[in-house]
Amino acid sequence: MKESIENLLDRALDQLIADGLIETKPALQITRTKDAAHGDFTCNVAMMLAKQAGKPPREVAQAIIDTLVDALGENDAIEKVEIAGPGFINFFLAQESTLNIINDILAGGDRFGESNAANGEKVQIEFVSANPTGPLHVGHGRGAAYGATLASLMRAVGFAVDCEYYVNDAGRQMNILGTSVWLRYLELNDVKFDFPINGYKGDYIYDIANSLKAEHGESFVFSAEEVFQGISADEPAGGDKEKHIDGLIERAKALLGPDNYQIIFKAALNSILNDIRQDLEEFGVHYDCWYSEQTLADRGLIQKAIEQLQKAGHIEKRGGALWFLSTKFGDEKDRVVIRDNGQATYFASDIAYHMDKFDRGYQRLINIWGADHHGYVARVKAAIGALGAKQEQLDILLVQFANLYRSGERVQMSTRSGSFVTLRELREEVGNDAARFFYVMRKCEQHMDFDLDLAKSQSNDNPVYYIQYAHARICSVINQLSEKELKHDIENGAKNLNLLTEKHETELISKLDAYADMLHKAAFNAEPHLLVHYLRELATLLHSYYNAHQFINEDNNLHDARFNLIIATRQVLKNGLTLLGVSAPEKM
RNA sequence: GCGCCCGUAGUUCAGCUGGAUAGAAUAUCGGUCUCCGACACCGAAGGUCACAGGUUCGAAUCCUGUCGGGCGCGCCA
Repeated sequence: MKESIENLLDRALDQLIADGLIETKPALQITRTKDAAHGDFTCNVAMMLAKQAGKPPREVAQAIIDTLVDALGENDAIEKVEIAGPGFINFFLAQESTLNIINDILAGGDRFGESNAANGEKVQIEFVSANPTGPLHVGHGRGAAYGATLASLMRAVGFAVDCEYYVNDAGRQMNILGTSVWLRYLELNDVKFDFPINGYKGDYIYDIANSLKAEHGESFVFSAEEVFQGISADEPAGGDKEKHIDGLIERAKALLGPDNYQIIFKAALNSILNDIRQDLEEFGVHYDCWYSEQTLADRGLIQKAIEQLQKAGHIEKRGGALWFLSTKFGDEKDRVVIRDNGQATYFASDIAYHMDKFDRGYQRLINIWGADHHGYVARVKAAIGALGAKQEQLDILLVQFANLYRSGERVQMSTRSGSFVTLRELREEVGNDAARFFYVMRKCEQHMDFDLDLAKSQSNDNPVYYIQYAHARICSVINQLSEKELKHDIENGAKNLNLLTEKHETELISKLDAYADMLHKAAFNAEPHLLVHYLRELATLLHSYYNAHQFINEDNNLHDARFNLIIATRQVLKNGLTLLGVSAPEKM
C-alpha cells in the first residue's frame, strides 16, 4: 500500500517539475498516521517543497493533489486525500483494502509477517562471548536476549543469520582459572594455605575440583611448601597480587607438567563452557558456532593477520614491540599487537578473528558488546579497515548493563566479591518468558532497571502476562464455540469482513496491517523493543474490543467475520511472541 | 583531562534519519462482572522534554556550550 502511494506521489512530483513549479524531488517520507483522524498514511513532502516552490505548503499540497485527481479516480484502495494542518497530505484508505489483511494473516499462518526484504544476505551476529571463567550473570543475559531476538527478527526479513560465540579459551584469565581449580583441589586433599586474593573464588570452582578429585584421585597433589616456596607474597601479606598469581601459574605448570596441567585446564574450561551452553540453550538462545580463540593461534591465523597488515604497511616496530598503526583508520592512538616479550596481545587475536570472519564468507558482521567495551570499537573497526574491508561492514552494538531491583532496592553486584546474580538464578526466579521479554523491552543503549518483583508478578502490572493473556483469551473464546456447540465458518467470515465497522474493529485491523512494516523497521534498525511495544498495543486493542463487543453473535455473518478477525489477531500475537522467544500459551 | 552513552509525567520508559495537541505503562482518584476468562475494560488527573543559546516555515529530535549520571582511556584480558 505504501508503495502505491509512493508511486502516485512520485508521478505527481514529476509533473510539478514538468510544470516548472519545482526543480528537484526530495526523498519521499510516507508514514502511518498516529491519529486516525489524519487518515491512514501521511506525507510531508509539500512542506519540504514549500521553500523551493516559493509558495505556502498548503498551496503546494493542493498542486500535488490536483495532478493526482485522475490517478486517484482509478485507485480503488484510496478513498480520499486531504490537506491538513500546516500542509500534510493525508491518505484515507478504503475499508475493503485494509480488510484484506485478515485474509493475508490467515493464509500466512505462522509465517505471516516474514519477507525477503534482505534477499538472503549473509550476516553473522556474535554475542555474549563471555570469558569462560564462571557462570553467566545477569549482565550477559541482556546481550543474550538481545542478540537472539535480533537474529530472529533479521531472519524474519530475509537475512541468512549465523550466531556465533567467541570463546576466550586462551590467555592469562584462563590460566588463573585453571590454577584456582588446582588450588581448590589441593584444599580438598587437606593441603593448608591461603587462597590467592586474585584467584576465582566461586563455589563452582570447588565443584570442578571435586570432580577432578573423583576422577584422578591424588595424582595432582603437592605439599604447600612445594607450591608456595619462592612465590612472591600476596596482597594481604604486603605483596603484589598480580605477581603472586602469575607465580602460582608458573609453579602449577612446572610441578604438574604440560600434560597434567592441560587435564586440569581443560576440565575447568569444559565444565564452565558446558554450563554456559546449557544455560543459554535453556534460555532459548542458540548458536551455530562456538569459535575457539585458541584455534586462531594453533592455525597460525594471528601470524597471518599481522603479516597481512605488515604487507599493507600498517605495522611499525617501536622498541621491541610491533604496533598496528590504527590511527590511520580513525583510532585515537596506535595499538600494540606483539609485545616486546614476543607475546601477541588480545587485540591481535581479535584482528585475526575478524579477518577469519570475512574469510569465512561473511560480508556483514554484527558484534554485540557490553557497553563497557565501547573503548574497543574504534580499534576493531580500524583493524577491519586495514584488512581491506569497509568499516560499515561491521556494526558494533553496545548493550548497557541492567540494574536489578528487588522490593524497591537495587541489588548490589560485584564480580570481585562474587556476589553477582547469575543468569540461571534470574531465570529460575522470574521464568524464561519474563526474562526474555524484560531484557528487550528497552532500547539496548538505554540503561535499564530490571524490576524482579514486576517480572515475576502474575498480575495486570506485568506486560508479559498482559500480552500472553490476550492470546489465551482468544483461545478461550474459541473453546467456547465447541462447548456451546457453535461453529465458525472461515469462508463465510471472509465474505463478510465488510461487517467489521465498529471503531474497535477498524483500529484493530489497522494495527494488524502495521505488523509487517514494524517488523521490517525493528529488524533493519536492530530495535527489538519496537516489537515489544507493538504487541502491547495490539493486546490493548484486543482487550478493549473484547470488553466492548460479543464475538459469539446471533448474526452468523457477523459472528464468522469477528472470528476471522480474532483468529488473525491471535496469529499475530503468537508470531510476535515467538520472535521474542516468549511462549504464547493457550491457557494460563 | 580526553572520548563514548544517557537526561522526557511521582516512577519505569516510548517518541530522536526535524512535522499536526509530546504518548504508554505504573502509582493516585473515580467507575464497570445476571454477559465469550475482571490476569480485563472505561474515565480523571499528572510535563519548563536537565539548562542556555543557535539553525528554520517548524526542534523533545539537528549544532554549540553548561550542569547532572554511567562507562572507557595498559606492551591486561
